[in-house]
Amino acid sequence: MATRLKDIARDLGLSVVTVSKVLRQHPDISEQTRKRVLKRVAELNYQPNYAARTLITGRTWTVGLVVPDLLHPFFANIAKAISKAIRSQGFSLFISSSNEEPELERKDIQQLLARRVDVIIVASVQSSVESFRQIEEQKIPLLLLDRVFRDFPVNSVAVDDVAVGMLGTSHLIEQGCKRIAHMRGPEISTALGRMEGYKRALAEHQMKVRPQYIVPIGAYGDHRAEVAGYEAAKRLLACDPRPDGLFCFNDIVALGAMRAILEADLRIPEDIAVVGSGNLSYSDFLRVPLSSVDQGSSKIGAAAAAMALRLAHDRNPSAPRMELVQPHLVVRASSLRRP
Amino acid sequence: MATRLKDIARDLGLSVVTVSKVLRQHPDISEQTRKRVLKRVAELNYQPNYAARTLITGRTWTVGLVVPDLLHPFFANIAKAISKAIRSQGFSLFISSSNEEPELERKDIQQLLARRVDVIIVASVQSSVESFRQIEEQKIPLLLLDRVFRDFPVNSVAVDDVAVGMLGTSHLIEQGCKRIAHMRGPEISTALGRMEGYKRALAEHQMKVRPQYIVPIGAYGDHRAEVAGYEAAKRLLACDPRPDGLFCFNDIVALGAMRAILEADLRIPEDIAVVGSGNLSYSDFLRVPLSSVDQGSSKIGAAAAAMALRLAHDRNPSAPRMELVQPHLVVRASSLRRP
DNA sequence: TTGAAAGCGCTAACAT
DNA sequence: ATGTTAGCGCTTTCAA
Repeated sequence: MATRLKDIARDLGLSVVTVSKVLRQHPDISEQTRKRVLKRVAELNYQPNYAARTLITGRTWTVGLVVPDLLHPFFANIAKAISKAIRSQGFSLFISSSNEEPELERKDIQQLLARRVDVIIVASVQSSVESFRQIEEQKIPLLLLDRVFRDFPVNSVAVDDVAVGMLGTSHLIEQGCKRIAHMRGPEISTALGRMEGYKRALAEHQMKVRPQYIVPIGAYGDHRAEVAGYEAAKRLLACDPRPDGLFCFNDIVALGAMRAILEADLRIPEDIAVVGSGNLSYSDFLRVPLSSVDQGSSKIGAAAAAMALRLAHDRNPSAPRMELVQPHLVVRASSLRRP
Repeated sequence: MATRLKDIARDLGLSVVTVSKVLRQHPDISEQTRKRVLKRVAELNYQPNYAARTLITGRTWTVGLVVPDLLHPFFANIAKAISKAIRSQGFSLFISSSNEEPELERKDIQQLLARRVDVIIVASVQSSVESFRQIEEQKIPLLLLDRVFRDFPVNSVAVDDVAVGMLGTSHLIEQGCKRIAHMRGPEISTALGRMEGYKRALAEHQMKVRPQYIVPIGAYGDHRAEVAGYEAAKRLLACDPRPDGLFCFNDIVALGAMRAILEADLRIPEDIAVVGSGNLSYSDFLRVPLSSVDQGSSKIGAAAAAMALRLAHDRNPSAPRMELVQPHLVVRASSLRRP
């Protein structure tokens, strides 16, 4: 059996309470006993029993994180950053990967609620807000990643997706592109924001938004997304006049588009400059390294962790707060026309 | 405050014990009370308090996982697979990313010990065995990933690295390569095993191992590894006779090697066929898609989870067990000479 | 088939 | 500065 407070107290002829106080830095302890206790604690490598502590304090010193796919660098990075940030505060992190399944996500959240984690962080694939209401009922603070709901104010940390779109598009404009196309994503806030940014950047430079230059891509897994990008690009190349710049709502789609462009014997970036979003780790290793708007996933993780720790400490909830993380552009060969 | 057993008991005019028994499927309960209790439990959405339960039973229904880098697809995949496998058994997963730092890893393990997780799974970057002895002292079952120590028998799940080397090399031989080079990694069991497999495959086909065809690569991060592969390949290309096949101990190094080969105006796979190890997710999207030996990380995760659950249930420890997962080859254009 | 009593290891409130 | 008492929510043991 592991060492208990009682053992240390007995060894030193003290009461359990005194030992407990030392460990919680209670001031009313003589320097001498403090030292004796700490010495014995070290000798026995005593570790307080969290379960017992939790039973009284109601706090578990744990954070729960649910992501759609731990394999995706965006979420892996967030998880990594959160892990790093909360460790030093004595918190541990429950992580589960819901595999993009709303039902699994709800079960995972249930599980975390049952474990009475101090905060729940979710990058949700839920379409409804129902399961979040449940969390609120349990009075466990909730923090949403990269997702905002209308009429449901909630703590959140997200990328500024409009800025993503503006950054990528403005860069293409600065590189001298005159006819910039956009591969847009499905009808979710992220993709819509990026398209909005694309349009805004064009407007700011007095450029017209041409509907035929905006091609929609569905919500696919990696491989099908690449193919979708490939096919969409073919359609774009058939336009007259042909676009000379392309901003894609994600990198996989951009990969497919580049394949189509190169196959058509066009040059990147001379004939068509390409910018993606997400800045996946392999962008450097491609035939033509892909410029990409980095969503700052570690920054999101760090911001989420900071907010989570705040929520964990505040016993009485304050008004929900939404934080936007600013993306940044990583320029590589696919868009660099003017060195 | 959350619902407690006491509340349900009061509502139904029963004792706490009876309700508790219902929830733990205790047989000595009349069908009628069982139904009444379950009904009320559902109505109130009662969740048992794990902390209280743990305090008595000593079991937390949690698994702890420490990996060097959650961002690396190999570990992300393992984490994802474990998350999936243990969820259905009611277990939750603590994950932490030690950022390749032995000191952090030890702290993470300490933290998990303090939390009394039922099993600890570690993909260790530790050079010594010391911190593992500590775990054994606490009687918490330990499971090592992808790592084995001499003279320290311990439960483990790992890739069969010799098979990795044999698989990659044999494939090159089958594709008609006569002079196969190898980029080997640093002095750790993984890299050594792959080199061993390389040598064994050559021997099996009566081919000589030529020392000048084996070039060492240090332990670098992604970007420097690519450069190291690039430079090593340049040296190999200067050999006389020039190699016509190359097996690399990881994919990043292979990427750099391919860059050097293409820059030298040689063709892949016609002049030099290339095979990597790791099967990173972007292998498909390269200029020449890279053949690679897949380490079967999801299989490792699944195997680790199964073993972990076994360890969690067995209260008295059995003899340590080592499991080897078989890798498989994914053939792509970089090595496909005969269609 | 049900329940009363005891206690897991710790902390909070209140003595001394 | 230290200790006593009570109790967190649950399970275990044993009695009814």
